[in-house]
Amino acid sequence: MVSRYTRGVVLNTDPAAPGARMGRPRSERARRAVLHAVDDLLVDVGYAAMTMKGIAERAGVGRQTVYRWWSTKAEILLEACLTDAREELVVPPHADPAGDLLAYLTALTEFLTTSPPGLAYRALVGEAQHDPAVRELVHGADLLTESARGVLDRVRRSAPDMPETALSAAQLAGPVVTRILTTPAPLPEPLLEAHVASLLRAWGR
Amino acid sequence: MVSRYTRGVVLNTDPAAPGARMGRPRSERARRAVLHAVDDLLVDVGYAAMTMKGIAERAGVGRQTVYRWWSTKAEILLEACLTDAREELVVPPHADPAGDLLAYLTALTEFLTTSPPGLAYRALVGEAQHDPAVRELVHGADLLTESARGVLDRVRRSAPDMPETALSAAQLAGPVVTRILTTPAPLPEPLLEAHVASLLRAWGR
DNA sequence: GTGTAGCGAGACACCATGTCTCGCTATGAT
DNA sequence: ATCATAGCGAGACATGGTGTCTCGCTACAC
Repeated sequence: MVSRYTRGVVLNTDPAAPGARMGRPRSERARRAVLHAVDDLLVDVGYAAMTMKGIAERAGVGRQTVYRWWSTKAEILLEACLTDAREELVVPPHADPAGDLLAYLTALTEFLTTSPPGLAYRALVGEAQHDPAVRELVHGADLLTESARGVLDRVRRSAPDMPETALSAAQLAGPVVTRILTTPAPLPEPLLEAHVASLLRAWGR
Repeated sequence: MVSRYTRGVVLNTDPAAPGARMGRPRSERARRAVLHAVDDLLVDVGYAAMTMKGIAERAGVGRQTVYRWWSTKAEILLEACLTDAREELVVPPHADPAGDLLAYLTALTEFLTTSPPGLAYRALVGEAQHDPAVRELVHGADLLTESARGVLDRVRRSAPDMPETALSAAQLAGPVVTRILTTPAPLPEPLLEAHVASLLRAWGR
């Protein structure tokens, strides 16, 4: 797939001004309008009812302009939400490892069940299961592992047997995520606490 | 939503012959044809390219006939795959708990990455994230917890601190599932073994 | 035998997609 | 200051899927 931001300037044959994507200064207004419209629509009508046509109209922008910079609803959504999503999953350090882990799991649950960027991420993960293009986008972000890494790096000091991050991040977040994706209710707080206790025991106190 | 198999017989006012869904003996041929067509299409073209129109044509059936018995692509797919899916996730008892758990996780990985019913289940879980009707179907099946329960009940005997099934099933399968849904590669066998070791340690040997 | 209900076929209106063609306008080069 | 250019808003267009509908047809129930 052609990378976003490069599609409208394919005809640029001028090798001068290296790195300065020429031909785009005027697009900035439209770009922001589109991203803002997606943010709004996500809250107003949800991902399912969000439409390329609807985005263009809400942004007061031509449909072609949308397609010029993004190929897919998913692509716009990811760009509109990823930064917010990452921020919501940063938890301040706690004194004890248990508190640290629990805070992360609570934030993760909140994120995936109520926050607009979190619901958007769920929708993207969903689409990724049957759309290869979206799958690449979602895999590229790897939101879960990256967000867990911060907490895990702190906890690792007091958990000598913690496995490599690839596994420990999955062990930490996987149960919570899977429950939210496949069952009616997320793991309730008491079970989150029990899960944290399990992990710390498995990881050597 | 109206339950499947009841839509065409709403006008049946005859209270006799209790439990004998009258008006449906002739549908059996069409029903089987549709389910078989979905099985085929799932392998041939995949879930994304599967279409109500295509299903009807492949089954040699009128489109109205499909809509009479199912409301949704997801509904047909679930009916066509759920039995097979459940069977694929049954693992024969092993001598040691570690072997039991590892066999389940291996079967689960295989199921979700290569088996047609497994890929169908992933697609359904995906749709469930932005379609409430599909969500209800997927939640109703609760394939993961149910399939894990069998193994967990065996392992529980030698794992005194194992939490209730709601949590332990999530702890067992969650990391594997989440990795498959959100990253390019599933957890490789060595990490599955490490995960099993973690679980047994957390659950009290 | 006669009525009825599911059946295959396909017409239909609706809607989203992605491409295209219009003028318009702001920009950067001259 | 002028002019070519390229992104722009608007919307027409073909395509394809959806879900409803209307046809006769056929097999079963009474």
